Amino acid sequence: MTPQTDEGALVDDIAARIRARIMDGELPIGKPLRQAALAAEFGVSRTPVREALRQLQNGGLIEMQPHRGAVVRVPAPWEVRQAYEVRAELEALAARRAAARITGGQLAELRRHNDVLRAAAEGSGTSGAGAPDTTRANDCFHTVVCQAADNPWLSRMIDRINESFPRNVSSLALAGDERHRQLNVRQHDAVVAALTDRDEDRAQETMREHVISAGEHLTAWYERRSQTVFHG
Amino acid sequence: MTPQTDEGALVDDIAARIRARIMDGELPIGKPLRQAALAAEFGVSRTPVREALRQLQNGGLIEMQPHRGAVVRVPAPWEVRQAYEVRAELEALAARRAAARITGGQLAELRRHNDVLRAAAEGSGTSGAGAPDTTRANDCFHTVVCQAADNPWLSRMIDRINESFPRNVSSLALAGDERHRQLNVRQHDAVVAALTDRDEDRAQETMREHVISAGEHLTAWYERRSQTVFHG
DNA sequence: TAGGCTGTAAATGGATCCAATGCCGCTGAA
DNA sequence: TTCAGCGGCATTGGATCCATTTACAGCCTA
Repeated sequence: MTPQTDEGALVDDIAARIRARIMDGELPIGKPLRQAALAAEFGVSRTPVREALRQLQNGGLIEMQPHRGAVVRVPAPWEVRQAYEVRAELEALAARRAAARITGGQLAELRRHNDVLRAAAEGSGTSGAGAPDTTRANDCFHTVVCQAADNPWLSRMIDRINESFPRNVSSLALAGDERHRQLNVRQHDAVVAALTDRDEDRAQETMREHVISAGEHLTAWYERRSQTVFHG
Repeated sequence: MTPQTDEGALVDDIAARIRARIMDGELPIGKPLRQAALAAEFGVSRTPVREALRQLQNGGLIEMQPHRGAVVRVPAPWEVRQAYEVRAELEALAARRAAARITGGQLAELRRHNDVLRAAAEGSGTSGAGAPDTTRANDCFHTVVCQAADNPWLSRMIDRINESFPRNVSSLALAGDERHRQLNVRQHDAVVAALTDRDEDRAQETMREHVISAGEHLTAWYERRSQTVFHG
């Protein structure tokens, strides 16, 4: 049906689409996922849907209980903290490696992405919905650092962590907190400065602090709100 | 059929069994995996086998090409280095956390495991096959450190890396090199000493060096030998 | 009226069936 | 003799089918 560029992997496509639904918040955390419904929605049979769900389970994004179906996983607050501690270490490593490898073009890219965030942080306090391009700019910032680190395994591990938590939740946590958005931007600035100076230690340390700080913020948010959780 | 302790997850069981086959080297890297053969071997239909294979693919242990089957993945040498750089960072973090949390019992356990390795390193130069209990002791050593770190996410990430490379290969790389086995033991000693002193920085650093060193060794081995690769 | 029981409906998990794709060997012609 | 074309075979991927299990609603009884 879909043109299917070249991939013979229909199941991966399905998995990606379901993941996107969850990431966007279209499927809120805690919501049960019906195989039949998803199959109908995507115009395929239940078989590939099942395999896709199992992939997502493996990635930790959903939970499957035998004969009881799959639900979008609700991470416990302490899990968020733990995961972010790991992520901090990995991103810090990425920043360290990037310090020695990053190109001028990539540095410019980082500044551009951070400028988007800066504008959003200072400008509109509450820009309606979770500000999709803000989220995007944030993602891009970290992605560029990972690319500059030039270690696919590292990137992959970081991706795995990110894919384990619905993105919209992270955005929501930031959406209401102008203070923290500005802190974010300043921390990004510090990272960029360290990278510009090719200072490996500082790059590593600033990035670690940044991610830890984001993790604490997100954890606190989780502890407060159980909103965006499906109640049915 | 199988007693199936409590898990309603037959597919996970299948995946674990296939993974074990690969880890033990019973299925050498590069070998094609036939769904029908595996299904017959385990006495189930192809459906759960397929899902299990996809899980393994997701974990990076095997490669699947559309309509062309699955093969046990042959990691490129540089991949090993990259992965071990990540693993080093994570295990180092685990050691740092462990330094502040490890119990006396766990320290004793570490010494016990390392004593097994010490005996193997000094005693029989080439103890026939890959010395399964040596491998086991090594695994246990790192597992205990992870447990002491008390961060399930961290443990999980480290496991994921380990599960991406057939274990027997790592053992084989060590089997022939008495020099390196002794180095291993000394490095473990250093880690234990740092943990005993509750010295976070030293624990982190010694562990990082240890894993990096193991990674370099394994990478070099990979570059030399393409043995244990399936030729068919 | 509350609580427990049962029967029915729905959803999952595994097995089987069918179509699609790739591989390999055979045949025939240059 | 060699290479292109062709057809059968093996294998995978997706759809469908059936058994098993769980959830829920209604009913009966204390």
